[in-house]
Amino acid sequence: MPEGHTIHRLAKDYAAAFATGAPLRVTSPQGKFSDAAALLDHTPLHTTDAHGKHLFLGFSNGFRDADWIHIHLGLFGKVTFGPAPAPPPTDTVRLRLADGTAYVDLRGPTTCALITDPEKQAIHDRLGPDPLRPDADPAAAYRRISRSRTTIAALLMDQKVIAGVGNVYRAEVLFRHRIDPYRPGRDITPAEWDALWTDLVGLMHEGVRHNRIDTVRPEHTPEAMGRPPRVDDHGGEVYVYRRAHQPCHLCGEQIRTAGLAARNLFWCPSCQRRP
DNA sequence: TCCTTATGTACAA
DNA sequence: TGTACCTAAGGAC
Repeated sequence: MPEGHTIHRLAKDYAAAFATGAPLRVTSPQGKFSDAAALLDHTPLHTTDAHGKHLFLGFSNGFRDADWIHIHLGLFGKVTFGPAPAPPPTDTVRLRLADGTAYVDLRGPTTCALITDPEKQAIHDRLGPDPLRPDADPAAAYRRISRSRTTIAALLMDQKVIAGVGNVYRAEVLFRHRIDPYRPGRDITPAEWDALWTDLVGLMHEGVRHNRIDTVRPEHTPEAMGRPPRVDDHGGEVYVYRRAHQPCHLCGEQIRTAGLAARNLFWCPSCQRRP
């Protein structure tokens, strides 16, 4: 379930799980991270950080060069938390952190690597502003968007432009603002971008809080509209994501889907028209 | 048991 | 644009 809200939630949860500062057992039962795990074994987790879909676990070993575990979940990565004692790990656990009270397992990440502070900085430098970071500058994203002939749907998924938005937030935020996903970035007005950004900040903070993506406004919930309750496949309540060929909740038109940059795009052709 | 799919990205051509 | 990579769940048989 990895969009930016998941990663920021994990940063908080990793920190909370190991807040005592006790030395951790760091292991890689699957084997691909064994050498780095051995270097960090018996050191405490010092801090955590998140930027877009990138997670950083900081270890207090200042005398060594490599201080951060850089994690990217990709499409399949998952993290599970549990109380001590940790059960025997399955052979897909890339990274296990454990102390006397808790354990955390990481499976299937695209990236799990030991990196230095300058290497971490280089990752921040190539990412766009993250709606979940207080230092984010939405104007930097708009400078790229307003100069681009690329569709707004593709730009929202480009982590160099804006960090943390994935396929669900992209589809949903464009629906909420009635923006045709195929509009070129340069046709997005400053007012539209301001509204999109502000909405993403709110939606994604809610996502961190509830650990799922909900985008349906209170006045459009099934209860408010006098319809039977529904559950969307991915756990949250949404307007268009993965609702291809079903009726739009607002106008009844069939939700459409199409491939765009190797991902599935979803939108309502009636609610989201070009101006 | 096999096949498809998934909230992602990097790299080759 | 296509392909490779990593895992697990759900549905078709």
